[in-house]
Amino acid sequence: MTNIAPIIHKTRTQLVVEALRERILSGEIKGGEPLRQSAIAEQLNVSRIPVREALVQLEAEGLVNFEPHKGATAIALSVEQVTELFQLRALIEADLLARAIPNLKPADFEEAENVLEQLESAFKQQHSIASWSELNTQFHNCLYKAANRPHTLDVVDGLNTNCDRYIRLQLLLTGGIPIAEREHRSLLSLCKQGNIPAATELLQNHILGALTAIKALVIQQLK
Amino acid sequence: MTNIAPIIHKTRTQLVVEALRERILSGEIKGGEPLRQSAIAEQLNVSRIPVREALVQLEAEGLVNFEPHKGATAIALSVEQVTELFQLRALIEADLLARAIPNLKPADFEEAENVLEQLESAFKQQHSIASWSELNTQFHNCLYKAANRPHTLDVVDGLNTNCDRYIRLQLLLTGGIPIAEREHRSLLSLCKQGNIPAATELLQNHILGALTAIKALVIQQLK
DNA sequence: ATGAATTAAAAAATTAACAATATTACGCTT
DNA sequence: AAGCGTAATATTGTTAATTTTTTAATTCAT
Repeated sequence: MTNIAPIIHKTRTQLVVEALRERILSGEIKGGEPLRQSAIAEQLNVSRIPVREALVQLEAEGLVNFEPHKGATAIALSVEQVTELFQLRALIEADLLARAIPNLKPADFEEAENVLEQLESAFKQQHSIASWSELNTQFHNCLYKAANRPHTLDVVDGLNTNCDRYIRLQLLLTGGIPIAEREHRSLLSLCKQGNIPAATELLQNHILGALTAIKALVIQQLK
Repeated sequence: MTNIAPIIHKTRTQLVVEALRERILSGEIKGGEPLRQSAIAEQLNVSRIPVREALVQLEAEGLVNFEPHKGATAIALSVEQVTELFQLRALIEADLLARAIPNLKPADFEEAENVLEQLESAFKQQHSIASWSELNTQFHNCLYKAANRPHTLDVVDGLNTNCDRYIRLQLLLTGGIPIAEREHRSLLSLCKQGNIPAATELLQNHILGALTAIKALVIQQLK
């Protein structure tokens, strides 16, 4: 079952979306920073229409604020807002996992292991944080997808892109990755055992633990 | 504190969004129906650019599917998908309500009562289903907002617009409104009592009961 | 006939020019 | 000098025309 990579013809809008999203998530564009349509259009060698469409799309993702006639700014998240996002993730993801566990098949475990190995090698090889982050959500989604809840998964993915800036920050500045990897392993083994209460509790601690680390980081930076 | 209505300068894009959203939610545009950019542009007397921007916005709302180079279609929801949406609502809204109840102030109860009265008169005066639906979410949000979870509330609102087509269907074709109103009254009084477990349980039954009614309706229509 | 290749038509994506709106800077009045 | 109004500028919103892509219809070979 070799997945042939489809020839993807990306539209300009999609290219702009990806470029801007990455810049916002990486911190290159800071919260509150205005996003001038013409400047972006010039930088990326496109006209302003695809830029505008990209901006409304990013607004929907919660990464950008787009006010009529005033223009777009990158969204700045307060500690309270980040807290809210993580707690909502904990609620929904625990529910997803509980629904998924009874349906998990050996193939799913294999896939999860596979992603975990990629994650570990990505870390060792000093890969970019961006790809670590992507693999991380891939691991989680791979467990959740057995829940057969496509829309819920979409919501979770949306929350994740919003959290991503802070997750990256934490991974970069603290020793977050080894902890996460240990927890991933335990989570996977609890899933294999079909131990729903233990698995969901670990997952919640996994998510809320990251939140605590991020909070500590932010408070420290403010000093 | 007379709220002066702000002079709103609606952009064409916003007008198109509202027009299309209403047509989809009312059922005038059916699921799966293609949305031709030029046709819409002509009908609404705008150029195609605002139409395109409206379509990407509606895609983000989950009302429209927008495939590159192929165009947009209204989203068709299966029974399974509607079930998922309602169950996710039940999960999140119960959490919101539980967090809100300890913070509810007399002013909130007053506002809620107010909305309830409007709801009842809207029903008696045979107002449009659209306005009933809007007041309905207003009532719920008025209880939830004390939870201080703006982003979560956004997610819930998003889920609600997706459910709206089916809620309207149910209200139109069954005697759903009196039941909903009775449940609203009980819910409000449980909130006043500060009885969190009873309130959240009632809320979940309120939401999942509507789901059951809708399912019955859909199955009946298929016969 | 069946199926691949080519062409014609339709629709979407993009651009560049134009109109409307908001922000800023400046001068005026008090 | 502070506050208000007006003009200049920058930025956004919109349109109409152009380019690109997809879909279908047609042709040609097997």
